Amino acid sequence: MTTEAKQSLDFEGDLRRAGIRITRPRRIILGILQETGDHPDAYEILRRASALDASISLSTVYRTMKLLEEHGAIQRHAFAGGPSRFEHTGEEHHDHLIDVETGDVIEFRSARIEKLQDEIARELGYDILHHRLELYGRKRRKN
Amino acid sequence: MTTEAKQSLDFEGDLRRAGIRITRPRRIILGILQETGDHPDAYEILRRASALDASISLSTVYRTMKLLEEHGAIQRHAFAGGPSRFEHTGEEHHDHLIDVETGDVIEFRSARIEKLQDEIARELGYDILHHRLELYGRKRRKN
DNA sequence: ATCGGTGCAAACCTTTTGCACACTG
DNA sequence: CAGTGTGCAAAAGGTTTGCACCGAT
Repeated sequence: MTTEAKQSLDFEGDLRRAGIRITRPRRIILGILQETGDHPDAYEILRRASALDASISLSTVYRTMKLLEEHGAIQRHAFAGGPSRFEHTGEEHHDHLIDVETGDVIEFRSARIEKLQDEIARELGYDILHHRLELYGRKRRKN
Repeated sequence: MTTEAKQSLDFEGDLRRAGIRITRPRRIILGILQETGDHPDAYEILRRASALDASISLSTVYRTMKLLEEHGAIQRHAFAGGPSRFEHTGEEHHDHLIDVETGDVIEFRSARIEKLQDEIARELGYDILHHRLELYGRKRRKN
């Protein structure tokens, strides 16, 4: 635990330092990703961005997603079936539990699972670059 | 544990019992899935099926995949990026480690991870229907 | 003979790309 | 001002579907 709270809010500065131009669309899209607590897909991001600047296009959303992904500012998820959904990279790594009835996404983390994954990969002779753990479940009704 | 070894080889019978007609394309596709050890995508399945019956179409492959998936005979994987890849449901559940450099898929299983997943879901108030665990890694070079 | 299954082509959905213009640094 | 970024429209995957014919039961 004890991961010190990263002041991860300065993506703009990070990008600028990397030689990336901060344009109006990028600022808007980045702002949306940073503020939201959910996992919107490209169309949803476009919808929200359009409210702030009607001229933003879907291509720009996708291009910005790719850019931000490459710079580690966001992560791309491909939950079963649908389109990619994006999430801004926060302080701490987590995995997802998807409610198959509502589509809700619940975040959780387990240091023990992470550790087990590392052990397994090591036994197989690999170094893990990243992983994906998704639980698909249904809300338990108390009985 | 002690799941008794299912003689899971009689998918045809299972399907027939479920009122599904066993046609030539279905038998061929099912055969391919049962024999292969890898995780082919729809085009690859079509390619192999075509060798046995040149008239089989991609639509039939997809339709059969959906059918088999619904009957639990196969699983559909959506590894990062590419198209869906299919795998015939074998005796024992397993997860995947994807070699990011070669695309190779290595299967592994860990009862401890499965157990942890159940615990986590229970704590969150959910019952797990299924899950997806993929490790993306690079072969470790001895140094 | 019936009704489900198939091939074909067209449609769909998500994502990428070519091009000419616009804007950031 | 140079060169990157953008919008638009078209293209590129991957997957699904409407339709008329075909074949399993």
